[in-house]
Amino acid sequence: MADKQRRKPGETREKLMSAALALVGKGRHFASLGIREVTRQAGVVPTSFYRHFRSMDDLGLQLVDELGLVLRRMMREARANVLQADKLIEESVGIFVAHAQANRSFFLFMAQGLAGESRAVQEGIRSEMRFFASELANDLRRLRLMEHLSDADLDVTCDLVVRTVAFSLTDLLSISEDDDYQIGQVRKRTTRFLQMVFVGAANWNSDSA
Amino acid sequence: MADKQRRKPGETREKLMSAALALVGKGRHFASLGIREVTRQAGVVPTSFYRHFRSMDDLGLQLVDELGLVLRRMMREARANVLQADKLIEESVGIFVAHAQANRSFFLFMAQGLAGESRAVQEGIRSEMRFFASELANDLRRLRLMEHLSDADLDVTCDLVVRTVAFSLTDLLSISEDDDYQIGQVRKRTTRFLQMVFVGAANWNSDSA
DNA sequence: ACTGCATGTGTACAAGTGTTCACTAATGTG
DNA sequence: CACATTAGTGAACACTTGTACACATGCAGT
Repeated sequence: MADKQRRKPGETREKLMSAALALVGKGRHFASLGIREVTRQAGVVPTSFYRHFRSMDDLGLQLVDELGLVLRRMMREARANVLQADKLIEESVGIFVAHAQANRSFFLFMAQGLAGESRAVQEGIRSEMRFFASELANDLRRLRLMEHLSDADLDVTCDLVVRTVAFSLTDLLSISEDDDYQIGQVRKRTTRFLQMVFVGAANWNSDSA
Repeated sequence: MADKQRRKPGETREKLMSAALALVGKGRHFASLGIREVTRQAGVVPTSFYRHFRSMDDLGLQLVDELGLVLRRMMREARANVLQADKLIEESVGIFVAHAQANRSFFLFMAQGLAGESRAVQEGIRSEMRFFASELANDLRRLRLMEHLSDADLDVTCDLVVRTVAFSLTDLLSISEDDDYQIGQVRKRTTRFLQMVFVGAANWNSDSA
């Protein structure tokens, strides 16, 4: 034989995950993907699937883990580039939009998974969002922002921010990848949402709750 | 034969739509449903499907229309019961939660459709949400609330409110139908989200935008 | 009363599905 | 080097799937 099976271990595994993502990127819903379909897209024989995943749900779970990495990269970049609190919101939204465009399929998968059919995937994505929110809370504390808020209220605020951004994700993903005008609109609107939330947080009275 | 085909016209159609909803309610994702599966659940022969729908996407679209009716009912009830602006948010959230519980499958379908694979269904749901937001804006104007906001800013506010509520929907649907404690938690948290948004709107300066 | 038309049924078929099994090449550890 | 393990292959299975066709029935309008 030529060179079909001279591959590093784990390569097929990645090919399968990428294949699933690619199909999602092409507009398919993850829940409707089949094992054969994914292996076909990956250029691999159906049986190979079972060497790496127990089922489609299993593959989904492992995708969630990788999604976590993507999110962490995004956070790191945001922390590095947003130095002064001045244009904090605008810049963060910009970074978010850029990452969403660069990893379209990943975020598509995330948006689908939130209401998907695997409870485990759902919970995984939710958990990533919680982590994201708690990191955001840390950052705000570190930047000495919103110091008048109780921990609980800061938590609510960050949760609301993350949800708002996540929802904007679905806006972003439902428009064409290179419709710059519409992308700009989403960015602008999301920024306004967040500004309004932060005005709310700034004028919030944690004591009188 | 006995009485199998002595049905009023359109009855099978409804049976098929209910069947699809029922499957969604059982945890399945709409995108993964097949024609045969739905007809089986409806107790109808597969070929009957084509008498009423061209495809699954078509059925989805018609479900979106019905979803619109459900939302309108909910709005009507909210308008009837929320008389004074005092407990406005709390009561509205309560009504929303009650409706979401009463029409679980419908709202499940809505949550799924937002990131679903049919572009048409997606757009339909989005359009329902826009309508809902614009009605909310009307109501706020009528109640002489948020009068300092420009039309554009009021629009942003209402959009944000609707998104927040819609996201809470996914929280609500991911917990058990009769876990009253958790349902209460979601209700409380959603109320806080909305309060924070409204504090933001109240302190928003439309001129300095 | 006759005739279309909408609605429903049963059969049929080719294609696609998940999964099992037995087999082979490559890899890393003693 | 020998050998167990891992990652890959292809053929086969029992089903399920979407869709087409021909046929039966009830109802509406003439």
